Amino acid sequence: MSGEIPALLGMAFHAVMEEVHVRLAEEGFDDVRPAHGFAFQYLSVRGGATAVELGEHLGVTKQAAVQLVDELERRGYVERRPHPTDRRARVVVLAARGWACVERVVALWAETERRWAALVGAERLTALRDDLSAFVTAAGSPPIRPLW
Amino acid sequence: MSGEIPALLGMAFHAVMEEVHVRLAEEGFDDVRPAHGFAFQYLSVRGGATAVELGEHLGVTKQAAVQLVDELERRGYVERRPHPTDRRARVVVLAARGWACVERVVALWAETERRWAALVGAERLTALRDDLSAFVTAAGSPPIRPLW
DNA sequence: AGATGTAGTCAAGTAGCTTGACCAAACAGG
DNA sequence: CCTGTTTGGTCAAGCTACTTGACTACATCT
Repeated sequence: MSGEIPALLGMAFHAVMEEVHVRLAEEGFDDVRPAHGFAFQYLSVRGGATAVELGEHLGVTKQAAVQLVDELERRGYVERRPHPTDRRARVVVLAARGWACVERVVALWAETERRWAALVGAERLTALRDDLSAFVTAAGSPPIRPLW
Repeated sequence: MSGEIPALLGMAFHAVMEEVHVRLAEEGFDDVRPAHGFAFQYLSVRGGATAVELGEHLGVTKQAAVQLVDELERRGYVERRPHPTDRRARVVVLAARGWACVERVVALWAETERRWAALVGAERLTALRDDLSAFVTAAGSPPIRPLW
């Protein structure tokens, strides 16, 4: 049957994210939504960002970004620090709880990959990763938004 | 790097859906949202459904489902017919415009697969499809929700 | 026939965004 | 320098796609 791969991609992706969501909730991270994860990932690789930068990355307005940061700060996932050179701006960085959450997601993803390797073999899984990389690269990887 | 496959799945899926969305809009289907596509797929394989059934399948309340059907009916994607045996119920079926949209999505997905086959080869693509199927089956394919 | 369940409706509330107006700090050019 | 423009963040109001809750009419079970 031709044309079913996109559907399978969606279902596989959804299955991973659903499981991660459930497992995180069991471990106490019961208040994280998809958009939060995408923000965490951005903050973890950049080390910090202003609300405006975060909004651009997430593809939402700065007002929405600020609101998201407010919520994450209230829940202890991020902290706001004064910007070193710009007195208007504040830098958002991951707090301990935010880092802990990121680490759990990384571990759960790795666990999923191990299960998948057991199902289809390490070589097939490597091929799958390479192929997906090729597709994403070919697509130009515009606004990535994994949108878990 | 271990654990990156889930991210690649998300990015690849997002890339397909983004392109389909843009192409559909160019072809006049500029008023379809992700949830609509999922409803179309359900209606096309079942041949019809009540608003309540549709809501259960989409994972939303019946009120939300009715609202969605109202909108799709107004835009000519679906029709409501009296239920043959239950005078309370009405059956929602795809209208011509709905079928046309479904056909375009199927064609665009097939086109994407051909492009991917050109990138990595037909055998690799077949392997990828089989492997994704295995993952989805292993996950138990709970509420599928491709959620484009 | 009566009790219970179900399809759909009506009404009100909510979450997560949006647009628009604004202020204060930053910055670029004469 | 000052002066005009850009930019980070805030305040306020509105919108959309949902939600919960109460209700009606028909269906179904006993």
